[in-house]
Parts: sequence; C-alpha cells; structure tokens
Amino acid sequence: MKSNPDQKIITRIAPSPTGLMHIGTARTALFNYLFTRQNGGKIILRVEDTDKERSTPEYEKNIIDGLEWLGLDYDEFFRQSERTDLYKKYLKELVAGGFAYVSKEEIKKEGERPEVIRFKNPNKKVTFQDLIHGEITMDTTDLGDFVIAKDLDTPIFHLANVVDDKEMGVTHIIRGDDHTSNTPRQILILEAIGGSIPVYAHIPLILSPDKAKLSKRHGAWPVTEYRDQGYLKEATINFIALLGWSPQTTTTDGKEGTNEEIFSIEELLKRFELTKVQKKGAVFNVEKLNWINKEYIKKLSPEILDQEFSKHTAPHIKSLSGFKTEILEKLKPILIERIQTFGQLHEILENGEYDYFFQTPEVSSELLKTPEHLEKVIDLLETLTEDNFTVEKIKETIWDFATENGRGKVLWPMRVALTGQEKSPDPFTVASILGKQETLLRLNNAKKNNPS
RNA sequence: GGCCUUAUCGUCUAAUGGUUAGGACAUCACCCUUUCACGGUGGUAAUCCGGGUUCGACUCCCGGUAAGGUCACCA
Repeated sequence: MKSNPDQKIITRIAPSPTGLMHIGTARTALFNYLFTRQNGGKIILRVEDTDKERSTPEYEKNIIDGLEWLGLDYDEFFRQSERTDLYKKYLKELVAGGFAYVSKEEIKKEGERPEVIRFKNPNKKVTFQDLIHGEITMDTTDLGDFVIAKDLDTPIFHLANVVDDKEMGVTHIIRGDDHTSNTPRQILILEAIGGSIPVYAHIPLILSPDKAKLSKRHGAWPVTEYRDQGYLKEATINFIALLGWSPQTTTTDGKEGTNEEIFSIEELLKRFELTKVQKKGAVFNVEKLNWINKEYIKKLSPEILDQEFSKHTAPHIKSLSGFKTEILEKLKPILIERIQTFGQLHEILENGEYDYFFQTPEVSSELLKTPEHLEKVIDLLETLTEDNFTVEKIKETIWDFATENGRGKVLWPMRVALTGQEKSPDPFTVASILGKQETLLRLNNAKKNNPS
C-alpha cells in the first residue's frame, strides 16, 4: 500500500479527446489530484489521442478548460500523437524480441488493414494489487493474441498507454473501473518491455438514476456545462468528491456517524483517503449537487455574488420591457434566496415570474377578493415619505390596521394589487422595491377598478 | 454467454463480530408566515436471498440472485 519512501509518486490523468469532458473524467482527475498532492508527487496530463479519426483539438481544449475551471493543476503535459517515434521504437523491439508479430488479417470492416501487429500472449494468470478492490486475478488466455498496433507507426491504446506509463515512471494508476479488465493485458505488455508494475486504483463508475452508465440523456453534462449553468467550482468539486468517498468518522463512539458534507479543496487535501473510496458505482444525484451549490452560494463573498448575479442576469436585461437597474438591484437578495444555481436566474427571468416588478400587472377583480381595505392602506402609505418607504416602515405603518381587520383581508388584496399574482414575496417588500409612487399608483388603480 | 467487480433507507453514505443500524439529500408533517420562498422542529424509510462459522453477524465463509464493467484494427 505505502509506496517506497525514496520513490516519488507519479500519477497521470489520461483522457482521450474524443468527446467533451464528462463528470466521471473530472472525478478521476480529482482523485488523482488529491492523492498525488497529498503525497507531494507529480501529476502528468497525458492526452491520449492515438485514435486520429475521433480525436479533435476542440475536445482537447474542452478537457483542459474543464480541469482549469476546477482548479486541478498538473505538472507536465504530453500528447501521444507527438510521441510516435517512441512507440515505434518499442514496437520494433517487441517484434524483434518475439513478443509481438505482424499478423495477416481477414478484413471484416471497412478501414481495416490486411496486416496488424499482435502481441504474443503467453497465456497465463495475472494478479495485480488494486488499492480499492484488493487483489485481482485474471486469466489472460481468452484474450488471445491481441492487437497492439495497426502498423509500426500507429500504435493503439494498450501499447501507447503502457509505454508512456513506463517512460514517465508512473507509480500509481488511478482510473475508472472500466479499465479493470484491460489491466492484465497491459501488465503483459509492461512485462515484455521491462517496466515495473505500478499500483492500481480502479475507481467505480458514476451511474445514472436508472443505474446504467451515466450518459447525456440523464442530465450528465460535460464539465464545462456545469460551469456555464452557474454551478460553483467549489460545489462541483465537493459533490464529486462525495460520490464514492466520505470522511473518516470523527466521533469516537461511532454513534453520531459523520454529518460533514461541505469540504473545501483544502479540507479534501487533508482528509481524503484513496483507499476509503467506495467499491460500488455511485448514482449521480443532481438534487444533492444543487443543495451543495446552494450552501456555497450562501457563503459567497458579496463581490463574487454580485459578479455571478450580473453575469447571469445581463443577457435578459434588454429583452425585459420596463427594465430598471435599480429595481433589479433591489430584487437581487430575493432572487438569490430563491436559486440553487445561478442558471436558475435565467429560468426565472425568462418565464416572466417577476415581470410585475418592471411592468404594471393586470389585476383580476376576482383575485383581489377583499378590495374594501385598499383605501385605508393607501391613506396609511401616503403618510410615508419617499425616503421612508422601506420594508420596516411600511410594515410598521400597516401592521396594526392589518391585525385589527384580519391580516389576510388587508394584506392579500394589497399584494394582488401590486403584483397581479397569487404568489409573490411579501407585500411590504414588493412595495418597497416598487417605490412609493408606483405602489400608490397600483393600489389606486386596483381600488378604482374594483369599487367596494 | 465467458471473465472481472459489486450489493445498508428512493439517492450518497457511517457502523471493519455486540449500536434502539447513525448522518446527509430527497420526501412527509408541524411551526414561522396573508401567499411563495427562506428558516426551524419532528417523522417515514435500509442491511438482496439461502445456508454455514460464532454465545452473538450489516460485518467472516460458501451458494444463489441481481446490477455494473469488459470481451474492437476505440480509449
């Protein structure tokens, strides 16, 4: 388990740029990051782009952007497509040494070649240590002589991956569980090229609510999409860390269990234990992510909060008729209280839920129910100056009257007159945001149209 | 189907032979409140099944079952 003290830990994140970076890749990267930084090791980002047909620079950029957003830095960067000479050298040696051979093939699919390079399988049982699962043994016999390169210049995954792990001195391979069954054949290659066997840690996959492998259909967005949807990076990190890992119980009696849920990256660095990662796949639960994100929103500094708020409201300003900056500014705390992600700001602004703050609403007589108290409310509010038109003052002015005559009977028509809605923030708040002039205008309108 | 892996509330998990099986999200109820949201309090809810081992199994062993991964000239 513990590695050689004199041997520096070297890990790698090895994504292939054949699609947008998904949340599973992010979690694998996080676990690599946490484990390596805890041990003062070195992290390598290695772009595995040996599949020329499917790899693109755009996907590579997306992965790099995602890592950068999350703050998962690395020490070295490599691109496999730039290392073909190295793979070629190993391939030649393998063939020369009798570990691999050029094989004549029957072409079954379009694009297949008449000759490929296959690894000569010694057909034996391979056992390796896995930090999460323990010892795993597999018989490689049924693998046959598997393909390791299309030709001398075009290695495929297994070869390039293993050669690089050896060349880069990777000591710990932390990767997704989907690679578990690849491990024996990679060990076979590693033995053939004379590399030492690293320590493995296969972390379980992230599942969708129906327990299948997580896919886009289930709301599994690319990592950059979480960023764009207004999730905070701290919340995202926190959430994916908890997917499969939980902190060591701190209580001594074990009765309390652990009730800690919120972890900064610094705390994670202190507490994370790779060997405590769960063995089974974890279902991705957006609701919990949202809850965590909300917890982080609550803790946000006013500066960042303003920044995020502006960023996500700005696109709607021009399309909102009657828009006033002062009103949006006053609305801010109410909006913030309501959202779990900043992306929800877009929904609220788009569905017109709060349009009445900017435009005079239609008020239905029926909804007003008890308009007879409107007149007194107007009289009371008239006594307040424009400067005194605050939530506290308004409430103070109306409260006694409302209590005497039934709060519902007084406050309900007041809110409806101001908003035209059944649901809204409390009428004192609405009135203060609207200002004295607009409030009285709306109240008078409602009274005029609904004489009691 | 072969091989590998896994199995505690709906979900994420704690408890590594002795607990009334704990916490969190979600959910429900109540409180706060004119409504919504926020907040507060409380509740419902789990050890896959069958055999062992043991004074005693969530925990150890065996067998089922179920789920996931993998079996490419993808990674």
